[in-house]
Amino acid sequence: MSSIQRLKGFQDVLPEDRQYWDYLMTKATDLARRYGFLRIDVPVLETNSLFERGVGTASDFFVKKEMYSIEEEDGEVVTMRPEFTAGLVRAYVQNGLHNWPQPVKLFTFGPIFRRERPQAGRFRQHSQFNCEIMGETDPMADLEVMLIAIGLYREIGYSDLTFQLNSIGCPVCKPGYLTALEAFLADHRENLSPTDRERLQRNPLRILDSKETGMEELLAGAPRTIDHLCDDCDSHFSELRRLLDVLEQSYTINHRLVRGIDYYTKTAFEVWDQRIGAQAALCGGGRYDGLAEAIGGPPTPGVGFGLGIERAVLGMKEEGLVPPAPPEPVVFVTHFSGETKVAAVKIASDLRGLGIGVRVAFAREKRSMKSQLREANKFPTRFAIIVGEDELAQGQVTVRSMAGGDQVQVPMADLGPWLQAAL
RNA sequence: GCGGGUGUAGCGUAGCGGUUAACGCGUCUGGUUGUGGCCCAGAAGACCGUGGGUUCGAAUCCCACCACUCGCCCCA
Repeated sequence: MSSIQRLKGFQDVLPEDRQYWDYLMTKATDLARRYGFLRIDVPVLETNSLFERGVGTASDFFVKKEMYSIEEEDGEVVTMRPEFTAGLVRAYVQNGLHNWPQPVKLFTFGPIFRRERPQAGRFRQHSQFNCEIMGETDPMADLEVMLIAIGLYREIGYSDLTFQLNSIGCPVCKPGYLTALEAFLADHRENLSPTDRERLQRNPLRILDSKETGMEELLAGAPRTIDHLCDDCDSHFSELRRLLDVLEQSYTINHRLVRGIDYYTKTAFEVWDQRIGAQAALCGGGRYDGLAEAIGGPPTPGVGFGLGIERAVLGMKEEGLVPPAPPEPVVFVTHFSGETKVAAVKIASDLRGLGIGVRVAFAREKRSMKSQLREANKFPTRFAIIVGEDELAQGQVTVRSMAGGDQVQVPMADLGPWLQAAL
């Protein structure tokens, strides 16, 4: 057990699992394009201040403990992106996308990195599908990103998800809400667990999603964000709900769904699948009208979501959903080494040139036909091409049907067309 | 950082104090001369997570550590 091991919280995606990934990414790309989103890619590594400033001083927890950072020789600290949104907003500002026709709708895929303790559905490197709409305050934008998130799961065939929705206000109304919440919690201080008392100091909003026993009942009487919204946030939220209703998209108003950082505003939403364990959120999103400014850009509204690929795959497996298998070669070329091996290589190459997938038996020395056909049988082979000395002498090959075992002789020159007709 | 569970061949498991650690799947070879699947025969593959201890004897009991895993914390 001394061989080099994979890092904790990191994963190898083996071919079998990769099929799920490819399927999800194909579906997601297709769906996003149907809404007019454009693909963008941003670097994995960014200057640390992008995330420091984006995350805000209130939650320096991430910066200190959960980001992978390196100090360069010149003293600059660079960080493996722990999320997508900050980088996308940075790219929007830096490349002048605010001069494009607004809003700008972007999507991307890729890995993000967080040094967390791994558990079911949570890894230190995980991959996301992100969609963002920048430069638009209309609730229609909120609606569109939600529809993509929900639509993806629906088109893949998920049956048992819940769509959680809330509005957490903005810098105008959030302070008033926080005051009310803190007053309420102060009244119930004696009923709070030590963990929750700590939260009360650090980040009172987070008590709302506390898992401590008894909090369910206590929080039922807590003030709700949606009862403290300013006029702007309130009308935004009601219009969003009206649009969802018109589309008959069901949702659960979750008063305990929050975002811990200041630049998040108004809409917050998540898609849950209870069956994958404690990390039930398959997808989280919302509005971040304060982010562009926080990273030093012009004030720009934005809304979007991040959708975890690993969790989506876990969920697919729970649902019993199987991705379509990728195409595999159905032609297998066998030979008897020597000149026949050379001919086999040429034949395989010619067939591939015609767009036909082909495997050739690899053999340093002469290999028995039995072992070559056994190998062919391990794959979804439909035709085995036997290139032997006898055949070669007559300028033809034997084509064996793996289904029935019947064989025919085909002139080498006709093999391509013959197979194209047969496949 | 804090708890629970688990560590035996590539994978899934059995063995739970006594001799060369077993089974299934998988892998490889063979069952005459150039022919797969089924079947049959055989082979390779495990320092039984690591280190200590108890014992005449330990994969089996005890301790520690490590790894994996689930959960808490946190969750951009």
